Amino acid sequence: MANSPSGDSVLDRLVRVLGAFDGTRSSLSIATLARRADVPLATAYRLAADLVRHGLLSKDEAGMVRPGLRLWELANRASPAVDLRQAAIPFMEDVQSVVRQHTQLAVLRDDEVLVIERLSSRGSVVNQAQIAGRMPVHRTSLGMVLLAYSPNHVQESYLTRHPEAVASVDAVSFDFRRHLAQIRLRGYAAFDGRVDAGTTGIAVPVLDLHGTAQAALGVVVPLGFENSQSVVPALMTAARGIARTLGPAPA
Amino acid sequence: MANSPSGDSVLDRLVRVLGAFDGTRSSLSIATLARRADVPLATAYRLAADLVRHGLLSKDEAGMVRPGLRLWELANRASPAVDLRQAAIPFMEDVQSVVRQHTQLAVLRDDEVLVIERLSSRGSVVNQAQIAGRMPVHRTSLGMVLLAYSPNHVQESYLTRHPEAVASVDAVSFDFRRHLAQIRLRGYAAFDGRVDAGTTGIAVPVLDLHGTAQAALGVVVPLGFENSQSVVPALMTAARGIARTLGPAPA
DNA sequence: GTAGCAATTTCCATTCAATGAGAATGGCGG
DNA sequence: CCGCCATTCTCATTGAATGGAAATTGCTAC
Repeated sequence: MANSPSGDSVLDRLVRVLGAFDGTRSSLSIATLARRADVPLATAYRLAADLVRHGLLSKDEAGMVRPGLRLWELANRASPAVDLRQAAIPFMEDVQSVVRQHTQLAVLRDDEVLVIERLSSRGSVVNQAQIAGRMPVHRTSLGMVLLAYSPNHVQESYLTRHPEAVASVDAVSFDFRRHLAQIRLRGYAAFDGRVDAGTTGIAVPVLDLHGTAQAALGVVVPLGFENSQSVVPALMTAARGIARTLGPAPA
Repeated sequence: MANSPSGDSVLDRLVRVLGAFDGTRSSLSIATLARRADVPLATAYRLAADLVRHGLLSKDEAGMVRPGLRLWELANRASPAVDLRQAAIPFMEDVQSVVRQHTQLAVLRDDEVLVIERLSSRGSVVNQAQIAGRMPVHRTSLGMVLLAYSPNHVQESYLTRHPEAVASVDAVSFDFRRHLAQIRLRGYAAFDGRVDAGTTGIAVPVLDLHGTAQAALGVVVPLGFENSQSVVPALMTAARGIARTLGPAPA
């Protein structure tokens, strides 16, 4: 069986199918899904039916389909993200109580920033990040700290894969690598409105024993938010707390 | 191919494998996994390797395996739970600011209570619930409101499948169905220490247009917490707010 | 040191479940 | 009435997944 002239296995497809939900469109028709995941139509229907049977996908009255509750449950029961989240939340709340703006926790994944957790205050500035959402590395303070505190080979391979990053540095730091060095020197990264205009992102690394960033903790504040004096220390304290909590888990 | 003398497909196994992570043991050896998921050993190793390749599972240095980050990402990008969570969080924060104890949001799933979101205050009473965790229906206030505001056939089928529930009612409400009726009459459920000793759970339903519970919102307070006067109204206001936000989504 | 046990990996002949092109059916809008 | 698209069904084909067993590695205890 598994006549796979197409060359991909059930799992390949499963991942592509689930990956077709990109956060913008939360539910799709199966035909659309087939197109986006590049799965033969008939196969998509069969696969979708199976997935629904298992609860990994759910189908509403209109036949639209979306990731199912069971999938969410399985993924949230245990996973690196859950551990991180649990360790970080109390400290994020501390930051939150000082800064009163979006507080975010993220990791590096596939050359992108993956947001793990996010606390939003009512009345915070607008910011498009969302949990499980991704953001570009070299346009966010979270991404830059993560990169700055990554092993050298990670930095280099990122640069070779993303030459456009080098062009992104501002006038002051004329060299991207020097920019990263500056971040390491200061211990934090601050960026103005590269993703959302009118906002500044400030982020610090959550370091492991090797001095490598396991995650990044950051806030998004309105431009010209002058309390930076209190923000950075608050972030650093929280980051250390998170690192300590994760503690006995080496990289 | 797909020689399935065992009678289950890749998906059956996938679900069983992921389901083997029950929250207690967050990582398992593959051999253990094979036993728990009832998958032939050789097959388990092959499947696990494939899953790791796709990021649905991650493997640490010691060979222990656990749900992967990619799985978490896919599941959290879009799913009923995410929508609910997003709609509910602001209102849960309101409750939180009044009650200052664990605030939880849950839905009914497979005759159990599935916790979707949970805000914990520092210093809250101990409570074993956790996000994506499950709890018994008839021993929790969340479960009881969910059941009380479920369509009749759901209640009945629950009772036939769980005769032990009937025996669980306290001396006052000698009849389980009457107990449910009382909850509907009052509009909320309150339970003393049936799960965690020394605590009381109070929960209200988040109703849709049909008057069916889409979710339940509840708090866990120390026994003898006398502010019930403020707790129930706060919960009810929040629940209405959540229902309104979910609004245009019929059942 | 080595016996004993469990976890892990590799091998391989077997086989049938999954495949996907296409035809058939169902709805909706113009 | 007629396209157009989504969905469901049919069916002959086949190679990918299967799992029993054996080989290998890694521990712990004696």
